[in-house]
Amino acid sequence: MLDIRMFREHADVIRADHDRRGLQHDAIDEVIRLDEAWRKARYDADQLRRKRNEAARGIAAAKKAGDDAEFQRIKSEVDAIAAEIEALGELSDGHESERDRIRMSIPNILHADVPAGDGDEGNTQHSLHGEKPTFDFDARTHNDLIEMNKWVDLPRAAKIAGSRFYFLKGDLAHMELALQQYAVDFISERGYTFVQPPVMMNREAYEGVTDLADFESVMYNIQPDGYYTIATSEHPLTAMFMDEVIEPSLLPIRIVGVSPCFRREVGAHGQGDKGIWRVHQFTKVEQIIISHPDDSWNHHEELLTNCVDLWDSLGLHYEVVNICTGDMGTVAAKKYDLEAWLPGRGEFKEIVSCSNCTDYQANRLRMRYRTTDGNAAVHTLNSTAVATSRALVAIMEQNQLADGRVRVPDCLVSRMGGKTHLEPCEW
RNA sequence: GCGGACGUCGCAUAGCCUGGUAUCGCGCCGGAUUUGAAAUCCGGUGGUAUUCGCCGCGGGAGUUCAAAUCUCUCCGUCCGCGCCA
Repeated sequence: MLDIRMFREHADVIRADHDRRGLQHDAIDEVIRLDEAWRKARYDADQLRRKRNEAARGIAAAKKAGDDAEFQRIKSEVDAIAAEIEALGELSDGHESERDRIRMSIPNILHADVPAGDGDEGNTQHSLHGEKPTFDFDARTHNDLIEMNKWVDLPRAAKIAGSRFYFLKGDLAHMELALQQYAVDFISERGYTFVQPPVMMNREAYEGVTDLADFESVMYNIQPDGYYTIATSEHPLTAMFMDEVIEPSLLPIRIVGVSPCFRREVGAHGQGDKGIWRVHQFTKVEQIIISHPDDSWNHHEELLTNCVDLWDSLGLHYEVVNICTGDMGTVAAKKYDLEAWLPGRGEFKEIVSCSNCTDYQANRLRMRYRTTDGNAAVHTLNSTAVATSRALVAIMEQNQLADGRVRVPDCLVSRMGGKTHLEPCEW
């Protein structure tokens, strides 16, 4: 959510941003109109409250003096004002809640470097890493590899849960665990505090970190308690500082978290989503930085550097892309994706997302830091380190051998009991 | 799940019984003093509006002319009991 002061003092900035995104200005105009109406109603109500308070000051004295006539006179005066205050209060509350409902749907202000474009085809390449693997046989897709090696059981998962769930088995399951530990250790060594978050959140906290539309299409709603399962540990790890004033000396707060992630994936059906590429549950190691506003763009590059170093160490071929205006979403001001080369499919596919959300989440969550001139919103940043299911897909496709086995990346061998190749399961 | 205690500004606390202007301390910021620092002294330190002000005591509702204070309810914390990976 944008700071209301942006609408009052720098509406031109929001309008220019809407122009870049190809959006109409109706919502901006409506927020400004409702804000002015709210301030007027609020001011009028304040004046009435003031009159009431001034009158009521005589009541205590009248009571103490036992002057009942004076008490009755003041009471009737105060009663008349109270009815007016009631009506104005409802009016201003209505304006305020409607203003903020619309304000929450207005996206963040994009960074100047974000390239223009309508959809993901407008994303631009930032850098290319690793070497493209070559094969003297036809490279298989991960779907083929998990089936022939019996590393993933989709039919039985569908039987007991539903489609897009999976059992992960044998050596592939071991490598999933090794990846989690490797990534957590890798990021921890750079001064990030390891945190394991709750995997369910309440509605209020969740509204602070995500696009409202996600409640319909992304998160599972757990009844009867009304919790939402997290789509990523970004959400609890960012919201954990909700309603707090953070001592500036604690900034930046660097966190590496790991958690299962749950996604409803409403409407996802394509051929490209087969296997374990797009699933309802996966594990992700995530980086979070709570930053002073002046430092957030440096920290955004820091998060990207961590990702690049981590994925380089896995020996994989991938590109970094700069996400364009049309592919950005509501919350981030700038976003890099890492896209891994999948030789079985012959294309780059998203494995990491690295975002600076500036003060957009912090405004909604009331996450502030103390300054000499009052409290100001912090900036929040997040980046995948490793989403293990997608990392497994990239490793399987890039490290596959002619017989269908898969070479374990060197950095994971010691965490796999010295095993250098993933062997098939018997069943 | 049962019983009890509790929730007050960044932290820590008083006020609650007996309704009537949010208390003291720490930390932090500014100023004085000082070569500098410590110590000491003065002022400021919730939100909003900046124009008198208005609102704020975990959230919501109620009683009342008036609620931090009384009542109900929800959330959370602590202690004891029970159950349990």
